[in-house]
Amino acid sequence: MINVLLAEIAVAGVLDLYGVQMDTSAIQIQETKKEFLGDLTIVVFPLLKQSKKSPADTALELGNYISTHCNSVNAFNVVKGFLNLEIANSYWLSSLSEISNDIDFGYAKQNSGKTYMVEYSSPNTNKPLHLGHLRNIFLGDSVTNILKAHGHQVYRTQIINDRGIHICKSMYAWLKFGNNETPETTGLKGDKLVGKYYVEFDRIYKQEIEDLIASGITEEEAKKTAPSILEAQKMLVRWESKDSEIYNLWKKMNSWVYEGFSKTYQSMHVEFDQLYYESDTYIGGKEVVEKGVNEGLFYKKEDSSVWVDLSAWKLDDKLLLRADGTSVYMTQDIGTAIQRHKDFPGLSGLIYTVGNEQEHHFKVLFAILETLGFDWAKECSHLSYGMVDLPSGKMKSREGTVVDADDLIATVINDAREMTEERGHLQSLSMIEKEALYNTIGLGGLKYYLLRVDPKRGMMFDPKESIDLNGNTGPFIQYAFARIQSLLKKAGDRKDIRLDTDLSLIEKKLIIELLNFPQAINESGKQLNPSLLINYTYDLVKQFNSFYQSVPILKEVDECTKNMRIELSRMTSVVIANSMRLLGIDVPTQM
RNA sequence: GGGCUCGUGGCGCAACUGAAUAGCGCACUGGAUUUCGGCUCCAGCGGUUGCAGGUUUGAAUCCUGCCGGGCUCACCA
Repeated sequence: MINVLLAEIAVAGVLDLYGVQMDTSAIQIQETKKEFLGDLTIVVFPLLKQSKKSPADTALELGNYISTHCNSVNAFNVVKGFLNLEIANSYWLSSLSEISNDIDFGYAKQNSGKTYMVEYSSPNTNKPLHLGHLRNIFLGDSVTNILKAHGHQVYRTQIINDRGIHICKSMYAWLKFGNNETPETTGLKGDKLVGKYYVEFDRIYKQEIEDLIASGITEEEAKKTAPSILEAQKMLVRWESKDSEIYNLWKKMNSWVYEGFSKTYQSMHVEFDQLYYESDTYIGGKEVVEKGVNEGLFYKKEDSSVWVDLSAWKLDDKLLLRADGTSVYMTQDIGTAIQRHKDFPGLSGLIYTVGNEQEHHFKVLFAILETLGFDWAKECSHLSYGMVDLPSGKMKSREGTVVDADDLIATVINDAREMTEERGHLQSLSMIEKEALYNTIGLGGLKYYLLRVDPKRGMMFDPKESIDLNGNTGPFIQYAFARIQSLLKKAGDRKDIRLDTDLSLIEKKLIIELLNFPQAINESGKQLNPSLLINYTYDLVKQFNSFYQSVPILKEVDECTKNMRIELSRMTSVVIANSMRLLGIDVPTQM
C-alpha cells in the first residue's frame, strides 16, 4: 500500500533532514482535496516541532526528499502546510491489475485464530418482532459477517427470553379469555396470537388499576395489588417450581411463538448457530449467585433477597434474587454468559447487540462478572444502538404505532414489485426468478436503510423512503451492479491491463476508491459499524456512475483503454458485491 | 435530582477521530442521450455546525458553563 510506503519514506526524510526519529503513525496522509493538484497529501504541521522551520519550507524540503526517494512520486506541490504528491499512473494501474485477479478482494486471506460470539435479536417470547428488532438483527448479522471477513471465527447467538413475568402475563390472559384459541383455529401466526394476549393482559391490568384508584387506593399501591398482576406473579413462582400445569401451558405457547419467529427469520434470510434459553441458563445463574453469597461476594438482606455491592464501579447495589427466591433478568444473563464460555472456551470476545436503553444493565453485568473473577469479563462488550423513531415520533405499543416486522417486510417487497414491473428489464425472467428479485430489492432496500446510520445514533424511519430508488439507497447500489453485469456480459474475455495505458483523472480516482475497500472493512470491523461500509460503497458507486457517464467503455476504439475500463468496471462490481455481502444484502444481475 | 448521550442548510444523514473553502441524499430550479441499461449524470439554490467562553498554528470534533432533546438510575425484561 502506497500510504505505508510514503509514511516510511517521510519518516526517513525527517530523520535525514532534521535528525529526529519519528513513528510512521505520526505522519498524516490523506487524499488530496479535489480543488488541488495531486493524489495524496501529507500534512506537515505536526512535523514543525522537528523541522523548526515554516510549514512551507518544511513541506518543500520533505517533498524534495520524497520525490527523489520514491519513484512512484512524479511531482509535488506545496499549498500552505500541505504537501501534495502526484503519484505515477503506472502505480495505480499496477495496483488495479493486482487486485483484479482477486475475487475475494477485501476479505482476510487467512484465519486470525480468534473466535467471537455475537448475540443479537433475542426477543421476548410474548410479542411479535417489530421495526426495532430489525435494526438489531441486521446490525448483528452484518457485524458477524464483517468479523468473519477479518478472518475470525464467529458464532451467531441469541438468548431466548422465554421465562419471566412477561410470559406469565400472556399465559394468564390466554387462560382467562383465550377459549382455547390456537394458531390453527385462528389462522394467526403463533407470535401474533400470543402477542394478542399480552396486550389483552395489559388492558385488564390497567382497568383494575383504575378501579382500585377509584376506590380510594393510591396508584402505587394499585399497581402492586391488582388481581391480575398478583395472579401472574403466582404463576411465575409455580413455573419456577415446575408446576406441570403451568409448565405445559408455557411450553405450548412458546412453541407457537417460535414457529412464528422462525417464519420471520426465514423471510429475512437470517440464521443462528447456537441458541440459549433463559429457562435453562437462569438455573446456572441462580447457582452462581448462591455460591457468591457463600463466598461473601454478594449479600443477603433480611427479607432474604440477594444483592451485590458495586460501589467499586461507582454503581448502585443490584438485586440478583428476589425475596421470594425467583430470579431476575440479570440472574439469567450471568448464567448465560458463563454457559457460553463453558461451551466455547477461549472466546476472544462476546458481543451483545442490544439497544442503548440497556447500557446501564451491561455495565452492571460486566462488573458482576468481574466480581465473580472471570478473566474473560473484560472481553465482553455491548454493541449499543439507538432507537428507531417514526416521523410521528416514538413507537408506542399502547398507541398502536409499532411497525410490525412481518408487515414491513411484506410491504417493502410489494413496493419493489410494483416499481420493478414498471421499469424493469424482466422479459427473460421466470415467475420464480421475478419473485426472488422483488425479494432481493425490497429486503436490500430495507437493510440498507436501517444500516446506513451510525449504530450509536438514534434514527428516523420514514416508511415512504425505505425503498426509494434514488439517492443513497440499496436499489441505487443494486442498479449499478446490475448495469455492470450487463456490460460485462458483452465484454468478452479478460485481458491483462497494460501499465502504459492512459489514465484520466476520473479513472484514477475510481482506482483509488477501489483500493480503499480493505481499509473500509478494517474500520467497520474495528468500530463494529456497518454504516462505514455503506458510506464507502455509496461513494464508490457515485464515482463509478460518474465515470460510466463520462466515457465510452465497450465502444472505446483504443484497445488498451477499453480493456482498462472494462477491468475498472468489473472490479467495481466485485467490490460492490463483496461489500453488500457483508451487509447481508444481495445484488441482482438484472433488475 | 445524579449518570450517559446527542444538537450540523426545510427534512434525513456524512465528515478518515484536530487540518485546506463543512460534504452527500431528498425536496426545489435549470441542463445532458446519433452512447454500452436514464432506477443515470452535470450544475444551481440552501449552513455563523444549539448558545457563550476557553485550549490550539488550526475546532463540527477537545475543555467549561448555559439552553434544548433522548436514554437511564426497578424485587420489569
